[in-house]
Amino acid sequence: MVQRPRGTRDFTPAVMNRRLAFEKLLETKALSHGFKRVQTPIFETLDLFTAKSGPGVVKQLYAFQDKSDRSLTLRPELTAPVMRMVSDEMRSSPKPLRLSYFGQCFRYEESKKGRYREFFQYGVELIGASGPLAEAEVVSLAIDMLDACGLQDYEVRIGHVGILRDILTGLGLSQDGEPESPVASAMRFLDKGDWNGLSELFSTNGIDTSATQNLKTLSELDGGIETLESAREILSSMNVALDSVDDLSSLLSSIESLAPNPPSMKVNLCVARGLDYYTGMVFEVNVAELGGEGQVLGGGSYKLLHLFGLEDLDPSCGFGLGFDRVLLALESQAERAGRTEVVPGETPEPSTLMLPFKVDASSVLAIVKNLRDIGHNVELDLRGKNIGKSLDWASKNGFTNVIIVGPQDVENQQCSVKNLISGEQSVVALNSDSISEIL
RNA sequence: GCUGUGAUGGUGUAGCGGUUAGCACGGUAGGUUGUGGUCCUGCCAGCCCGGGUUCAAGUCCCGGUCACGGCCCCA
Repeated sequence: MVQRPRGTRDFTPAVMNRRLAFEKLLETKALSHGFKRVQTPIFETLDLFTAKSGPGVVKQLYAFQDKSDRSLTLRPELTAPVMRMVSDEMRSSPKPLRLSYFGQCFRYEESKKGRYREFFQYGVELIGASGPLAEAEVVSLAIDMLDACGLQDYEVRIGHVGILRDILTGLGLSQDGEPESPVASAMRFLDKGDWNGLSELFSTNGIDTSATQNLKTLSELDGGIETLESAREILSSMNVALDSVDDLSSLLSSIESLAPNPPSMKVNLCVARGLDYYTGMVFEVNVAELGGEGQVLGGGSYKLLHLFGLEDLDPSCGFGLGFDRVLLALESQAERAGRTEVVPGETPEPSTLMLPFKVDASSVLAIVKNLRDIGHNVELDLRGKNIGKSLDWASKNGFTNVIIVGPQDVENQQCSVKNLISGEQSVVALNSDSISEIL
């Protein structure tokens, strides 16, 4: 037997129905915030990702040589391709740009629930504008999307890697080093809350480990806008500029108006995210019930355009939403609540079965076409069974209505339209307009 | 990268060294030549793959594959 490659999935019609409803919902929200859909290739040149994320990423790439010996790879994420597209195609488009995207990405890593080798990401990028207001537009869209699909109990955490870098370089840590700079290591320790690791790093770099105390206090500031006041004091004592704190404060109050009341939103300056190219605000969304793979969304402000020879005048801001993970969370929450509808709007539209019974199908084909043109979903019965079996089949396949056309009907130019949900049946004239009225 | 658990028709399962591998749902063909979401009958369809132990392996052992967990990681 031939089986699917590890970490991939098939989506049957029943599953796709839900996924399409979810995508449509996200698309609607993106458009409501002005983000226009784009699409980039499934594979790109290998350089695109090694330039952005360093050569170490290659081991997680589906990289290959094509028949002309080009180094290519399936895309592991979508931010870099979109930025490449902007530099290739939209250099002179008026800024700012609001772009959205959806598609599969590929990473070679251990597959488990919520982590697939082929996974789907929905994301947006706001390019060519920066500052608290631009960031608020992006973060509020993320919250808006999660609310719209009915996700509950999620936590938004907002941080700022710019501030973090200022602190760490202020202490004397270097931003250069292989394979990982001391600053990057420190940020990783902070993100994990690994204080021993941080102390060790400080001492090997000749920094007074007492500095960890301030950072620890900072990491414990985990709450609303009021935590920024306390942060100010600590940062002042460390001689770190406060401009970014003011920006964060402004960002939070804008979000307050644009997307009020997410289940939980916290500021924590130790949220670091893994990416080197983030320059300022970063944020992520977690759903606790997903366990280890609970991060469903992440993003922030970054600079990438310089990789493509464009000026990085302004940082861009965006996020990627883990399509599969949000769906898993929704499914788990729906099950817990005993709900059958997982994604709002996933219930299929009513559909109708045209059932010619002991008459030549050609006598109803024109009607089927007309009904479809009017906008009804109509399926022509192809099996020619007796009526009992056909109704049974129609019922199992989720049809709302069945149009029964038998020999007597053709003779009298009428037909029976039966509603399978109510069981009601009525006789109407055998033409598309009359039928359409009662479907 | 490390580690734990598991794998029987399409789905859910029984079988724990010797059975024609059982059951339910499902699919399909009928019972019914114009009315389903009751019922009855026939049929379809399975031991993940490769080695080994044994007179005999779905069952025990080793390896692989895949799935699900726990660490590591997660651009």
